[in-house]
Amino acid sequence: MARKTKENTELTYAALLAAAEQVFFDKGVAQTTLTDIALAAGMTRGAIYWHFKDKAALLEALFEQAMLPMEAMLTELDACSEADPLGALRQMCIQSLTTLAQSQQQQRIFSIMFHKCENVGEVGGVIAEHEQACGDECQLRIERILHKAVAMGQLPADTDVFLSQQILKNFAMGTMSEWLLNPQLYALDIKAAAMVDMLMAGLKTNPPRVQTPTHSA
Amino acid sequence: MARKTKENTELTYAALLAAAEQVFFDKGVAQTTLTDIALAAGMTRGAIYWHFKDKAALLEALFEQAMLPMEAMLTELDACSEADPLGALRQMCIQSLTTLAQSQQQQRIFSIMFHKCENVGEVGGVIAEHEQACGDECQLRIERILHKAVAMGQLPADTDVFLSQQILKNFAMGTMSEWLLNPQLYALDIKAAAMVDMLMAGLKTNPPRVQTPTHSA
DNA sequence: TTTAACATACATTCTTGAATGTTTATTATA
DNA sequence: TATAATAAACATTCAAGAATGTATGTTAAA
Repeated sequence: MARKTKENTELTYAALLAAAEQVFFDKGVAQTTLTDIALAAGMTRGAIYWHFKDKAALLEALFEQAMLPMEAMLTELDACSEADPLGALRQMCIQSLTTLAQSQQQQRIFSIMFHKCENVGEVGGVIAEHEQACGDECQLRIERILHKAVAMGQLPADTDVFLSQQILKNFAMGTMSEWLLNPQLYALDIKAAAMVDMLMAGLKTNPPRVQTPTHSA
Repeated sequence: MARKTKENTELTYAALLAAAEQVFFDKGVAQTTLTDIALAAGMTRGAIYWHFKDKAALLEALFEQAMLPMEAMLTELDACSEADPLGALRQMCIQSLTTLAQSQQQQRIFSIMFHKCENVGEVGGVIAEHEQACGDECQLRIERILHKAVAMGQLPADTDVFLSQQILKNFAMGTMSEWLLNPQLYALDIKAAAMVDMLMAGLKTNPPRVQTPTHSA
C-alpha cells in the first residue's frame, strides 16, 4: 500500500500489537500464524514484516510494553522502603496483585507468558531473557529490602534472606499464574491484602534461617 | 515391520512415551514433530499412529502416567489427617516438593506442563482436564482438612478455608514452577521444610478471615 | 491363514520468508 | 512554488519446506 503519515504508521503499529495480544491470548503463540494477526488487525502480513522481524520480535515488543509499569513499581519501591522495609514489601506484593486484577491488558499478556507460550526455542529465548532480566532485578531489590529489615530488627539476624525472597517470589508468581487460569474464582484485588498478610505473618513469625537450625523438637 | 510379541509391544509403547517425554522437554510440545519422537525412540511415525491417535493423546498418556503417584499421595493424606490436620497438611506439602526434587522424570513432566506446553486448543484441552480433575480433587481434600483443623481449634473459627487452600495451592504451584526454571539455584528437597514451615506459621498466626474484617488500625 | 504391529509412500494443507509491486508522503532542486 | 526523485509503508505473489493423516505394504506371531 501507500506510504502513510507518521501518526498513521504508529497507529498501525499499535493495532498490530493489540491484535497480536488478542490472538496470542486466544489461540496461543505457537498456534497463531502471522496471517491470523494481520487479519485481526485489518492488515496483511506485509505490515507485520515491515514493523517486526518475525513472530518472536512481535512477542518481545508485547512483553516490553507490558514490563514498563513493573519497572516503575520497582523503582518506586526503593524509595518507600526506608522507614518500614517489610511494610513496603507488603505494599508492593499487594499492589502487583491488585494491579493485575484490574488491568485486562496485563491479564492477557501475563496469561500469554504463563500459559500460552512455550519456554523454548526462538520464542522461549525472548521469555527467558525477560524473565532473567526482570527476575534478577526484582530479586536484588527484594533481597536488599529484606537485608534492611534484618538490620532494623524487623526480622531475626539469622534470617535466610535469599530463601525468603524466593518464597515471596514463588508465592507471587504462583498466585498470578493460578488466578489467571480462573479469574472468576475469587476477586483477587479484594483478597490480595489478606493473602499477602498471611505470608508476611509467616515471614515475621517463622522465617527460614541460615545454617539449617537443628530443630530438635 | 513385523508383528511383535506382547512384551515387545509394551516395550515400544514405553519407549515411545519415554522418547516423547525427552523430546517434549527439549523442544517443547508445539515444536516437536511426531517424526522427532519416532526417531528418538528408534521407530517411525507408523508406530506412534498405531499406539496413539495423535500428539495430544501421547501427551495425555504422559500426564496420566505422571499423575499416579500424586493420587497415591492424596489418598494417603486423608488417612494421616485425623489427629493433626495441619501437621498432615504440612507433611504433604513438604513431600510433594521433595518428591519433585528427587525424581528427574517428574521434573521433566512437570516442566513440560508448566513451561513447555500451551494451554490452548487440542493440547490445552488435555491439560485443562487434568488440571481441573486433579485440581478439584486436591482442593476438596485440602479444604476438608482445613475444616477439620478449624473444628479442632488448630485454626480460628472464622478462617477463610477456601482462600487458605488457594494460598497453599498457589505457593506450591509457584514454587514448583519457579524452581523448575532453575533447579540448580537451591536444593529444593533440603529447603522444602523451612519454606513450608514459614507458610504454616503464617496460616496459624494470621490466616485469611471470612467476612473481610474491618481492620481499622 | 489371519491379523497385530509396525514401516513406507503419498497427497494435502499450512506457513514462512523473500521477492516484487504499488502508492503516497517527504525531500531535494530549480 | 512546482516538480521530479526518493523512499517509506505497506500489499501481493511465489517458491519451498514441513507436518499431518491416511493408505498401503510387509512380516512374523497366533
